Amino acid sequence: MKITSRFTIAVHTLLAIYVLGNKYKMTSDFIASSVNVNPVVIRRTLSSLKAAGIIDVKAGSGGALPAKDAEDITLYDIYTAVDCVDGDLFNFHENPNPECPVGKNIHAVLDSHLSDAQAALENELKSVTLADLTEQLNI
Amino acid sequence: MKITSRFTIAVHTLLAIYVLGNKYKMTSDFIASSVNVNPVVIRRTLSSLKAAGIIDVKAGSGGALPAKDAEDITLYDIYTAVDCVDGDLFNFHENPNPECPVGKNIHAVLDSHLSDAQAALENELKSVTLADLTEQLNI
DNA sequence: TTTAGCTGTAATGTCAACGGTTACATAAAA
DNA sequence: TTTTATGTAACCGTTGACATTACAGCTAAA
Repeated sequence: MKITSRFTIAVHTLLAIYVLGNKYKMTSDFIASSVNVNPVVIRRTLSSLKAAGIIDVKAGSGGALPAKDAEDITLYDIYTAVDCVDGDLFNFHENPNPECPVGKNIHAVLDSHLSDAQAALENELKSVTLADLTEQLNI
Repeated sequence: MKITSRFTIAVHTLLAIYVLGNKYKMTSDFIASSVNVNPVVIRRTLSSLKAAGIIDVKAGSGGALPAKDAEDITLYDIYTAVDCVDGDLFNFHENPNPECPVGKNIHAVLDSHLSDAQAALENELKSVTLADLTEQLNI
């Protein structure tokens, strides 16, 4: 069970746009050749990032452009933009038996801890910005 | 993308064994009726927990018994016992283009942050023991 | 205003994992 | 030896991921 590669593809895509966008026209074909996936996969990624207000995409003429400062984009923003996780990260078995003292209380006992764990993950993602990554790239 | 319900099923199973085990014989059928899943699902869970040294299971005569103190079992132990995540939590697109400055460095730039996020999640799970949960149950 | 180039998206296919279930061999205790 | 349970293999249906083809629609430039 892994978090979809849409996430790392989206990060890669944004890095390309923010770092190479002044030199090249960032078309889905161009980005696809860097990420090494089908251009349609990149178009879907661009579509999600655009919907999240992170980039602008020019239909027709082509090319993706930054819509926000790299300092203002966290990994968490990207993670939510591409829908890595739908709500709760942990799947819970449905309909535990309410006649059983354990089944009746399992949610009360466990939910908060699962939320805490998920929050810890997401907070870590919130602590890293795209600008942090572009700096490390040194291009 | 969610983490398999095997995890919450395993937690539920252990709570039942540790809290009700002195009153009832904890067979897969009994536990299955509390969790509300097929008994075979519970037997698979018991098998994983047994392999992890968390419980003992009596073949033939039947019934599962604690093999460790509840204080010494963390949610992380359970999480690893049932193989929620195989190695890395984040899936990474394969073969980014080494000819591209972004593709060449994407792993160097991103890997540590993804590891940090995963570690944050897992550390949170390590901070909760089964004993914490049984206390909250108040049975 | 036509056309070349690109985006947007629907449709289809493959594959793996999950979860459910049946079936049955095996083990242990009465 | 009969009863009761575990241990597993086998199979199925569903879901989501990812890849790919196809094509409609848009836009800028010729």
